[in-house]
This record gives sequence, structure tokens and C-alpha cells, in this order.
Amino acid sequence: MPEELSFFDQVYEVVRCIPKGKVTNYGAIARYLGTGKSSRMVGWAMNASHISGLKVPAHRVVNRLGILSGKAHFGDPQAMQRLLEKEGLKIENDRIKNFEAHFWDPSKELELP
DNA sequence: CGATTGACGTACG
DNA sequence: TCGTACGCCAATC
Repeated sequence: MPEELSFFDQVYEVVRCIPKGKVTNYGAIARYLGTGKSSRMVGWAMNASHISGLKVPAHRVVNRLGILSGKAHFGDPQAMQRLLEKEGLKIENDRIKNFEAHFWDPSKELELP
């Protein structure tokens, strides 16, 4: 067991820690992992997890604008919006309303070791 | 093996 | 204030 999890694994762990009804963006996760501006890797990890079959609440991860940028990758774009609405979020025009209110920053909510 | 792309974000004009 | 350009790292073509 390597003490340092792979970048992908770390992303999965953070995303899995997202409370229900909360959402976050790629940049926040990237910053929490220390990658900083490599927010693209987070998105890549999401795609990989989706392909790997791992269960990751990727629907809770959106871009910094609160737009469901990854809805197209869920198989059914409506599924992502539906999941978020099911958690009490308000989606309009593929965008999360009150995104700031439901924003969950791992680097703030989650304590660094 | 080199070039391109990608579920993004920030900087600069 | 809005639009464009660049950087990040890895995987794929």
C-alpha cells in the first residue's frame, strides 16, 4: 500500500467525500491535491473513473461556473441534472443555481493531513 | 515516437 | 467588461 495514492485515486477519494447536496469544481479538487492549475487532470480522472467502473459521484463535480460540463459523459445528459435536482439542487439551463451556496471546497472543509 | 486533445482555470489585451 | 491565449499532465491517435 503506497502511502501516496495516485492522482486518480486521490481525486476519487475527494469526490466521494462530497456531502450530499453539495457540489465542487475541478479547480478546488486540483488545488486540494496540490496540482494547482492542473484542473484538467481532475476531469480526466473523472472520465477514467467512469470508464473504470468505479462509483464516483461525478455529478457533484462541475466547472467553476457551476455548469454541468460533464453531463454529456453520463450516457444520459439529463441523468446528471436529475441527480443534482434529486439532492435538492436547483438546475437551470445546465447551470446550478445558488452554486456558491452549495459549493463545497475540499481544501477548506476537508482538513489537510 | 510526435502531435493533438481534454468533464478547466487563470492571465492578459 | 468581454474576448482571446496559454499552461497543466496524461492518454490517445
